Amino acid sequence: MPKAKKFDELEVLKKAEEVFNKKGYNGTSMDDLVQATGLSRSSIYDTFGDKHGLFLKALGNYQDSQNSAMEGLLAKTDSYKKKIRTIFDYMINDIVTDKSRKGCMMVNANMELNYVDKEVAQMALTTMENMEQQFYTWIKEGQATGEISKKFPAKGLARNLYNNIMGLRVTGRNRPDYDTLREITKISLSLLDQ
Amino acid sequence: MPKAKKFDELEVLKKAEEVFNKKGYNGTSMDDLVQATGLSRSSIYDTFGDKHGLFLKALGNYQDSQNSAMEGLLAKTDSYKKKIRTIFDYMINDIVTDKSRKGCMMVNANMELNYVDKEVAQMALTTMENMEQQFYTWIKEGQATGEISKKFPAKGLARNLYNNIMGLRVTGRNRPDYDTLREITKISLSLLDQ
DNA sequence: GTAACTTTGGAACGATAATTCCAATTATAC
DNA sequence: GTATAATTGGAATTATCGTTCCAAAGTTAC
Repeated sequence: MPKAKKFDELEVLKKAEEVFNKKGYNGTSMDDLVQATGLSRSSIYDTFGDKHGLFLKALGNYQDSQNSAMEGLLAKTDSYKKKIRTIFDYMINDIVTDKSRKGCMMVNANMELNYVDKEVAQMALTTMENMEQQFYTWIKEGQATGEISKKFPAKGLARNLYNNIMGLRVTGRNRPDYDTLREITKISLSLLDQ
Repeated sequence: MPKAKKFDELEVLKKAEEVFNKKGYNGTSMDDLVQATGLSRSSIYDTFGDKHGLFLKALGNYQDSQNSAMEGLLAKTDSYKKKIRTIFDYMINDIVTDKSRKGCMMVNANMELNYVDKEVAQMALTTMENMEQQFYTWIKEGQATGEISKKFPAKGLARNLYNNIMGLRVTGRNRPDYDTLREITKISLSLLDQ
């Protein structure tokens, strides 16, 4: 009877995520990954196939973690406006508590590899579309109930919000200052007010 | 009497810029640079020192080009609001006319190298501060003349605008669609309206 | 204690990397 | 035509790269 794998794959992915996020895909060597994960190269190749396979798995896992973390927070309120604000608060908090200010792996990977890696480009596009769709749903409902301003169409507002989040992910690496990011967000979210 | 260098350094930097921007710093080999620039590796090393020196020079030249291009357009109007809109229009146009959708070299370099390259991180920070300062100056003057809304402080609005531009540089790589980017921008700039 | 499997700690392999070196060619000034 | 310098087209050097291989060690089930 074959023995189960001993190491925690999710834990390995988290470690890989961290080093890929700091140094970039091309800037990270297999030696770096061996050191960061604590596995031997044979185990890495056996489990993930190759460097690129590990990278894509780590990136998918990163996005799943982000989504799960936000979903946990979102369950706490029915207000669409508050849900939107919760997402922005989560992003800001993620930025300022990130001591090594390595930023968002999806954004970083997308900027580094968008041109040369179709799979990464597709994941980034899908992530954007999913999040815009979520914002769209909330804004549409919020506009229907009167909670959110109807000054602009829901789709435009949704895309604008996502655009703002992408901005935070970039400017937050230059200057991960809580008050600054909060003010930027306050101004952006004022567009939802009646 | 020493002979002058024969090749056009600015032209070489432009070619280097393009390949670095598509493949990233670490994803670009010296062979790639030889092919892209048309120079031999001896000429590259003699002129730029090393790969990293060429990269920093290309990045600086890229930012100078962006600044020059915008300055040319800005001279055409005295209206602060129009100046701001001109910058956004320039960014959108830059994004949609970029056939290879390689994006902004400063953003790409910053996302790839911010953690490992202090010089790149510093250049990105300086670029952000300079542009925020420029927006701040215009917004402050515009608020004084009544052209721009005083609902939010000038500094906050300036940072919010820069944040939006960073967002465009990321989302514009996923989806370089003119109408979408214009709508996002229209909503963002509505914050300046009375 | 044994069988079966996972994992290790490298070494080996083939390739690519950045940088230096060098003889030859080309270009320019006089 | 000559002197001087720039540039070329690689080769050489040294190192690192991603991936495969392998004997040995460790772990688990029976």
